[in-house]
Amino acid sequence: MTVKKRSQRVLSHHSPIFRRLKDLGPIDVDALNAVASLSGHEIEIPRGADFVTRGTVISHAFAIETGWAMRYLLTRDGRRQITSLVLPGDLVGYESALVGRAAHTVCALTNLKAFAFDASDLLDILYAHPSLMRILAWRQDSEITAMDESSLRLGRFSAEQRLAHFFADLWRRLRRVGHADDRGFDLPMTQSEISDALGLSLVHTNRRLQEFRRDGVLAIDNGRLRIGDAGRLLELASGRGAGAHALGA
Amino acid sequence: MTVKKRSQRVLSHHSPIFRRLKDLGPIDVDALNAVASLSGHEIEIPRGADFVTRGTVISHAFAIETGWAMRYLLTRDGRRQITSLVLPGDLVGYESALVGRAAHTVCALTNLKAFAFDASDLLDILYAHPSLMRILAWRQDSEITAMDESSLRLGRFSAEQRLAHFFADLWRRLRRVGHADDRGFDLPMTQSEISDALGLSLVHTNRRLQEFRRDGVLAIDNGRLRIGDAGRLLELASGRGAGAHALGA
DNA sequence: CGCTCCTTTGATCAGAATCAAACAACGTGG
DNA sequence: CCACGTTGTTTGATTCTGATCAAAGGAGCG
Repeated sequence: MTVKKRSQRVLSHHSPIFRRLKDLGPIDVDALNAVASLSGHEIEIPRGADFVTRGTVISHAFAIETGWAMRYLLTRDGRRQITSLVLPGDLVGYESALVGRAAHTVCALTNLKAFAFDASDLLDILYAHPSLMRILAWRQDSEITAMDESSLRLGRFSAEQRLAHFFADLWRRLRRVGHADDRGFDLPMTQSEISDALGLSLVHTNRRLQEFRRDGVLAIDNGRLRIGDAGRLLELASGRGAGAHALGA
Repeated sequence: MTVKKRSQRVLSHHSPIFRRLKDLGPIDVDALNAVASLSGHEIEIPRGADFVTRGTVISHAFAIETGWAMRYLLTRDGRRQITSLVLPGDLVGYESALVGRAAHTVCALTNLKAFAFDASDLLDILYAHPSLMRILAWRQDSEITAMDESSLRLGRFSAEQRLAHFFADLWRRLRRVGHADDRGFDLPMTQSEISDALGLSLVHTNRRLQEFRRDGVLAIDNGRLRIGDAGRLLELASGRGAGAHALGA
């Protein structure tokens, strides 16, 4: 892995990780200070690098500061499924602190800046501050909830719906952290990557995207997604029902 | 919801939850005792009942003792995606202890016996015993890992592979807890439910299952899945690759 | 006996994959 | 500065997996 290590230091107070922590409700100051005192180093990870690999013993975890990454799996014949996007403020590889090795493979979608810190330090802090452990559990559960949604998308939505749902979801996520406005957001993904997130073929993805463009729903150009018709987009994306009657439905 | 409450008591030492806890590595006796002293009541939940509903405020969580359940979502037009199976030894609704409300909807696939306990008691215990919180986080991460696998299945596997992978995975899970042997296991799911777990239509699922039967791979009769050719099954199921080169693959 | 739930069958249709190739943008080294 | 390789997007033609529609058997049950 080609990473550039930089200054040894502590987590910046401006790191998106703090914004995220505060989003999750009140934390006691002690816990926050403990996180702030985590020592580690800023690293840069080049696009395309697998910086965490499933099954390997890794000694540190990463807090993503800028850039996007993806969790993914490969089929035996080399096709890919992107299972989750990792955005600024997300933690990667922390599970190594719990289990000793990485449970996922994560690859940089863009050049990344991340804060790398010792996984065992993290474990210590989590033990010392149950409220942080609780927040970790909370976030993991959010991830599970998000993956439920993603399963519905993969299992039951048409290509058009999958795309709409995917972009709508990203839009929401990015607005929450100030990386998107009403008109759109920067989307550093190729159509091939989008396909691999949605379980579609590249060609089909391309055609549906062109349709969106023609219909004025949205258009991607130059790494930026522009929302043309938010109403229509959300309409297409909202394939999910309320959730009542289950068996036999 | 039609549930039958029974004796108010503490968690049985024979509950699958303990077996599961011990699987996850050494726990200090204190923590184990704390879990054992959780007070609650045994309940019976009838097949088809949604016993946890997303978004609702619930005061208790459930440890499944016997029977199967499912986490699921519905599309707006009433189709269903089963996102995860809940087996004996699994915890359901614990997230309400972290966040205050249920994050998932869970429905009984069979009649269930479960131990219902106060979510806030659980939270207390988790705070008092960080090692338990760690185990919770560990299990959540396992769930995420399992869902990654499920995304690959939904996004990139053929119907035949999905079925094989699904059954192989279930077989493994059930053997680990002594609910399956070399020849097969009890499968309390209708073909409709299997379809909804795999993102397939009922008709198509039925046809692929018949093919499996004809080819002697496996056969389902009377709620029991019999493995005919384990080698072939695992071969079909093993669509996943090692996981190296990511971008552009 | 008549439901209801589940499985099976047949026929048709369509969404999306696949194959093949051109085109466009970009960075690099000669 | 341009030829060239690489990466990403677009187009066209064709095939096929799996969805949908419709309905008939089976099995269990009150």
